[in-house]
Amino acid sequence: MTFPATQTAGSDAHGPAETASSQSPGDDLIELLFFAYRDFVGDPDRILAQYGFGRAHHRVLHFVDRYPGLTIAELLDILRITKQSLNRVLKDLIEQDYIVQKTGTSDRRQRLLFCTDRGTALAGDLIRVQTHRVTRALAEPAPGAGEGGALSAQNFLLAMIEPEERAAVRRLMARRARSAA
Amino acid sequence: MTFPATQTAGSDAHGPAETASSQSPGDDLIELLFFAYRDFVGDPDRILAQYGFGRAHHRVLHFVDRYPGLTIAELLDILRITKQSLNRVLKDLIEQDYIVQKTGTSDRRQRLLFCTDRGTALAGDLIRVQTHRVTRALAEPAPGAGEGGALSAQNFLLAMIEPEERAAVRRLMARRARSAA
DNA sequence: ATTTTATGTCAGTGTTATTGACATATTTCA
DNA sequence: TGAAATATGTCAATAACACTGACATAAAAT
Repeated sequence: MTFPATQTAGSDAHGPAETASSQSPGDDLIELLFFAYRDFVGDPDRILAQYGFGRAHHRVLHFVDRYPGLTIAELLDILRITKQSLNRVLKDLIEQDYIVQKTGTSDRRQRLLFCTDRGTALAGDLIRVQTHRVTRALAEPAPGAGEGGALSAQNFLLAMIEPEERAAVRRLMARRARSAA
Repeated sequence: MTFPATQTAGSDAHGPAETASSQSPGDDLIELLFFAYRDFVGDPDRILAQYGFGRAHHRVLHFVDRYPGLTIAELLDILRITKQSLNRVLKDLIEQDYIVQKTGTSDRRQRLLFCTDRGTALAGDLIRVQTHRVTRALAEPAPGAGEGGALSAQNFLLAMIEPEERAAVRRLMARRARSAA
């Protein structure tokens, strides 16, 4: 301990306050999530840069590709951004023929979003590099964990999501399961 | 699972495949990682907003808190941002007395970074809400996975990191293990 | 003594996000 | 039918966070 022993002395009033924050089993996972996400978005970033797109474009393209017929409102709820932020990137993608809008049939106020062939191709390129990383991660020998690595990682990540939101996420992802059938 | 099990193990390059991207077992994890990270950063964001800080400030504060004596160069390598980007947020944190710089003893060119009590307290508040979410996630009943959930999630996330980078990440995190002893 | 390293700083720019206000078309409801 | 709610589009202004390239200083290494 070559460091000045700075007492926590924060708003918490628990006993043995340690130096650099309090130790908890989840602390390592927090950092790993940072590192994992950092590299996870790095792969597609390199591809997107060649098209003059950014992460925002990627997110829109990804969800429209995987959930064809998504409405603007649904997309806003997924991405948790404002209409204006979405509109900017969506306009780019539409103008450059990666996504098309179609007026809803039952509700003609809605704009249903679909990928063009061009859009599907780019989305495919992007998901490929990410799938590659995830697949590799799942295939890694987990020293200590048995074979349920994939499932427990999936469960872990799902459990990371706001409990009130999980049903919505499950519902969304169930749409794919149905449309793939 | 209702997904077509296209076990794409390895770096195979299939044809551009189906309409809405190609189905792969990792695809769900990709989306879950997006949702998980979205909510994961949402917690601290709310606290930071009260201080007029953003995510960039959080990242700096977090790593300085957990690895006291970090140099600028080390921090730049961790965060993968430019000197200028770091300097802006670091200046804020120093001016407002959350972080202090000390000239290195062995190498007086270096500026070793430390949290003040104020900084440690805020870092503690921030890590608390994230630890809470992670701890809760680890405690969730994993339907299908046994007890090795925590370990396999940790392994999964570590495996998500660039292989060439993993040693550096492990080395970094080992610093904590040592200083906590 | 020269070079390299660690850091700081300037000027300019770009992406992604925000808020608030307002407009239009369509659906729903009283 | 008329009023209200909904889905979307758009304007203007702003902020957070990142980038590049250039240049400066101090200290260490050769």
